[in-house]
Amino acid sequence: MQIEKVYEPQRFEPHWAQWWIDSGIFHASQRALPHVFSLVIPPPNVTGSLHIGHMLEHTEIDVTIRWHRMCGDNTLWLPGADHAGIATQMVVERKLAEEGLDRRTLGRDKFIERVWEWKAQYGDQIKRQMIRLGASCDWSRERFTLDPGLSRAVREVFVRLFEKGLIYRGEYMVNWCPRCRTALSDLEVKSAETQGHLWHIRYPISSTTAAHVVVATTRPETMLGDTAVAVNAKDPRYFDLHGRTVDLPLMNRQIPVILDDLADPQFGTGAVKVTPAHDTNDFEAGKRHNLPRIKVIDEGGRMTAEAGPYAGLDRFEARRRVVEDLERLGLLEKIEPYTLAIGKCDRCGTVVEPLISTQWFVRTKPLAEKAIAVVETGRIQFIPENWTKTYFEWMYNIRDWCISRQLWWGHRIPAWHCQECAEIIVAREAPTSCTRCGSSQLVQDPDVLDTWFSSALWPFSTLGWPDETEDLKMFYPTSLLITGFDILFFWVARMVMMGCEFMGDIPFRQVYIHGLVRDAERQKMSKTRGNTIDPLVVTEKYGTDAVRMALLLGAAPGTDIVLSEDRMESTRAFANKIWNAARLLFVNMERSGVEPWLPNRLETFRPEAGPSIEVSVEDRWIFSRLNTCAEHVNHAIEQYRYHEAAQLLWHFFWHEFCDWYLELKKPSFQENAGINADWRNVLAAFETALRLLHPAMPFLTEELWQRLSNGRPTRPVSIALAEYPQYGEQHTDFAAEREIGILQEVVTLARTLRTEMKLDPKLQLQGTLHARGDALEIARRHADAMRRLSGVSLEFSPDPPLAGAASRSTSQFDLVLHVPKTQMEAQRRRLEKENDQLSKNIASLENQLSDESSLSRKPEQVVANMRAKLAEYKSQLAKNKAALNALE
RNA sequence: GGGCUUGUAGCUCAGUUGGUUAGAGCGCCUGCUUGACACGCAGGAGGUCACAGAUUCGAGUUCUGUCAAGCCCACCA
Repeated sequence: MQIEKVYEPQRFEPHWAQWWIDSGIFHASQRALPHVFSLVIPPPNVTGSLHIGHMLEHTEIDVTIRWHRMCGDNTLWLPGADHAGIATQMVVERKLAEEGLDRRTLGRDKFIERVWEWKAQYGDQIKRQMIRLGASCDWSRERFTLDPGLSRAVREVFVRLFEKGLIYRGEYMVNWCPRCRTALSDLEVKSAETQGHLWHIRYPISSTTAAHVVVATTRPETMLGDTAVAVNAKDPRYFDLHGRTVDLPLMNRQIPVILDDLADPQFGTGAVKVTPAHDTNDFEAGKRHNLPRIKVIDEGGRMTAEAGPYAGLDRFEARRRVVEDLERLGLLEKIEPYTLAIGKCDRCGTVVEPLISTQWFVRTKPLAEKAIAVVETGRIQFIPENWTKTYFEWMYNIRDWCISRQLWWGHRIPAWHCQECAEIIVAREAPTSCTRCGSSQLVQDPDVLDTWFSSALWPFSTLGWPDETEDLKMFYPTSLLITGFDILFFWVARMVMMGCEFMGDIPFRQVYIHGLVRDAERQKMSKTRGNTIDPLVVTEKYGTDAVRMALLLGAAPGTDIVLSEDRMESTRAFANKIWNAARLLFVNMERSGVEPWLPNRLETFRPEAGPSIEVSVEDRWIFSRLNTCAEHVNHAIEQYRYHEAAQLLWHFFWHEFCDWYLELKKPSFQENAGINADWRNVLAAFETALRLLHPAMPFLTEELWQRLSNGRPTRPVSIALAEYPQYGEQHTDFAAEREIGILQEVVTLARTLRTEMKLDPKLQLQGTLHARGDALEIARRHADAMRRLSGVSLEFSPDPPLAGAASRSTSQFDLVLHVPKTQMEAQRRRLEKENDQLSKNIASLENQLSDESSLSRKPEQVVANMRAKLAEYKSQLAKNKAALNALE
C-alpha cells in the first residue's frame, strides 16, 4: 500500500470534491425511503463570493446532511442563490461607476442585462466554492430566486394575497433611502445612537408683539414643512394658545395650534412642531387634524420648491442654513446636545428620510397569527430555544410590510396600470386589456418586490410550487433550517408566514440558529476591520478538513465561533495525525503482505486457529471504546452539538486509537504474516473510525477509505454512502475496558514516576507491581506491553510494598520503581504536596461525616461514597507518611 | 424604555437532570530526532467558577440582587 509521506490535502481535496459531484452521489432520491431528511440552503446573495460565515453555516449543514445520508435517510440539501435586490443592484452600479457609467443612462433593460452578467459570474463562483468546500448538495436541484419557476411562484403568491385583501397599495409614510432612491421596510432601517442637538426655536404667536411659543426639534430643516404646532390639551402652560395660530418663521405662514397627545408636557417645552410630510408621528397627527402635508424634501434628499429660499439645497446643508437664519433673527432660544437614534439604510448607511409615497404593503397580522400558533404548539422548534421568545416578540408586534422597491433588479410587481382609466390590474400574466374600460394602454408597475418576498417562498418555490410536484410531496415540510440570527425576522419569520399560508403547513420542523464567526480577539469579522478570513485562502493553506474541524470545535450552540490561525493549525495537526495513523497501517500492511481491505462494518474477527482462542483484549477494548464514541457522536450531531461531536472524535482518534490502541498493536504487525485476525480487527476499527469522522472531515476520510479499497469496486462507491456507525450493545465490553484501564494506569504511573525522578528516558528500569485481587492477574498478562510503553520491567507481587520505595498508588495497586535512594528527592516533594491535599480532603470529609443531622438527610449512596473515599485517603496518607519516614 | 445572551486556567471555550479532588484545545514549563507523525512523544504547572445574598445535607450548576460586556427590538419632538 503506497502512501505519501506527508499529509498534503491540496493534492486530493479538489479531486474528491469534483468526483462527488460527477458521480451524483448527493442526488436525492424520489424513491420512498423510510426516512426523509430535507433542508434548503439559506441562499447566499449573488453579490460576491462566500465568506467564512457561509463556510461555518455550510459546514454545520454538511455535517448534518452527510450524517443523515450515512444513516440511510433519503437526504436532500437543496442549493441555490438569492438575487438580493438592493445589494446586487448596488454592487453592479458601483462597478458601472468605475466604467464611468450610470444605470439611468444605460436604461433599464441594458442595466438588467449587466446584472445578469454579474449574477452568472458570481453565481458560478459561489457554486465552485461550495463544491470545493465539500458541500454535499444536490446540484441537479439548484435554484435561483429569479428563475422562471420561482418567479411564477412569486406572482402566484402576490395575486393570491391581493385577492385575499392581504396585499394593498396606498400612500403612507415610509422609510426612504435618498441614495438608493427606494422605499425600505422597517427591517432594512438600522437605528444608530448618534450625538445630535435639540434646537429650541421660537415661533411667534400671531397678532402679538412679544409672545412666542418655543418648540424643540432635532431636525430644524423640517420646520419649513410645518403645518401646525401641537400642545397637550391638559397642559396649563398653553391654555391661552388654544384656538390661536403662530407665525412660522422663515416661511411667512400662519399655522394653527392644535391640541394633541402627540405633545408630552413632560418633554422639552411641551410644544411640538408638526411636519406631517416628514415625520411618522406628525403624519398621524396630521391625519387626525386634517393638516396639509407640505413636502419640503424630495426623493434625493434635496429641498423642494416648497422650501422657498432653501429649494435645491441638500437636507443637511438646509439644516445649517435654517439654524443660521433663525439665529440671526433671534429666534433660536437655545441648543442642547442630545443623543438620538438615527435610522440608516441597512445597505448604504445613508440617513433614511421618512417620506410619503405610494407603495405596496402586505397586511401581516393575519399571516402572523398562524406563524405564532405553529411555534406555540411546538410544531416548529428553535434551537437554542431562547430564540423562540425573540421570534414571538417580533410576531406579536408585527407591522405591515412595505414590499415595493423603486429598483430595477428583482421581481417586477405583477400589477398593470391602465393609462386611460387608472385602473390597477393585478394578474399572474400580463393582461391585454383593462378589465374596467377595455383599453389596451396598460403599463406594468415599474417597481420590484422586496428581495425577501421571494426568499419567503424558498422552501416551497424551490420544490416546484405552485405545481404539485413529486419533490414537494416528498420533501415539504423540510426537516431543518440552519441559519444566522441576523435574518430571523427578514427571512425565517416570513417563511413561516408564507409556508403556513400557501402550503397550509410549516416550512421546516426545526430551526438551528448558529453564531457569528469572530477572530482571535473575539472581534466581528468585517472588511473594514481587515480581519476577514477568506475560506479559499485558509482552505488552501490548512486543508478544508482542518478548517471545517476548527469551525466545528468552536460551534457550541448559542455561542459565537472563534476562528484563528492557531486553531486551524491545531486541527491540521489532527488531520495530519489521522494521515500518519493510516501511514503506520499502510506501511505495515505492505511489509506484512496484507492486501488493502475494506471491512465496511465493525465486527470482531477471531484468529484462524478457531473460536476457542480469545480475541485479543486490545481489539475488544477498542471496539468497545469505538462503540461508546459512536453512541455519543450520534447523540451530539442529532442535537446539533457540533463542538461536542468534534471533540469526541478528536479525543477518541488521537488519545485512544493512536495513543493506546495502535501502540499496543504494533508488535502484531509482523513481517509477511499476511492478513490475520489482528489485521482484520485493526482495519475494522480504523475503517469504522473513518466513517465516524467522515461528516466532519469528508476529504481525508474519503481519500483513505478509497485507498483501503484500492480501486476495487466496492458496494458503496464512496464513504459518503457507507453506513454511519451506530451504537451496538454487543460491542460494549466492560471487562476489556477494565483490563486496558489497569494497563493504562500502570503505564502512566510508571512514566510519571520516572519523569518525576528525572531518570534518563532511555534507561530500562526494574520495578514491582504490588497489586490487589484480580488486578494482579490482569497486570501480569500485560507485562510485555507495560515494559514496551513505560520502559519498566515489572515483577508482580500480591504483598504490600515496603516503605521507602519510589512508589505511586491507586486503589488497585502500588507501583514501585527500583531506583537508588539518592534519586528520591523529587519523590519526597511530591509526597509532601500530595499529603497536604489529602489532609485537607480528609478533614473536610470527616467534618461532613461527623455532622449527624446533615448526614441523616444525605442519600445513602452519597454517604457510602464519602466513607469509601475517606478510607482511601487515609490509607493513602498513611502510606505516604511511611514512605516519607523511610526517606529520612 | 423593553427583551435576550455572556462572565469558569494566560487565551478561546466545555461542564446534560445540583453529588467525591471542576475539564479540553491553544499557549507556557521540563525532558525526548523512540522506524506513522517535532503538524510528534512523555510528564507537568496553572482556577476564591464576576460579586453579594438565598434555597439545600450539599451550588460552577437553582433563585434574587449588584457589577461588567455584547446583541436585538422601540415613532417620544
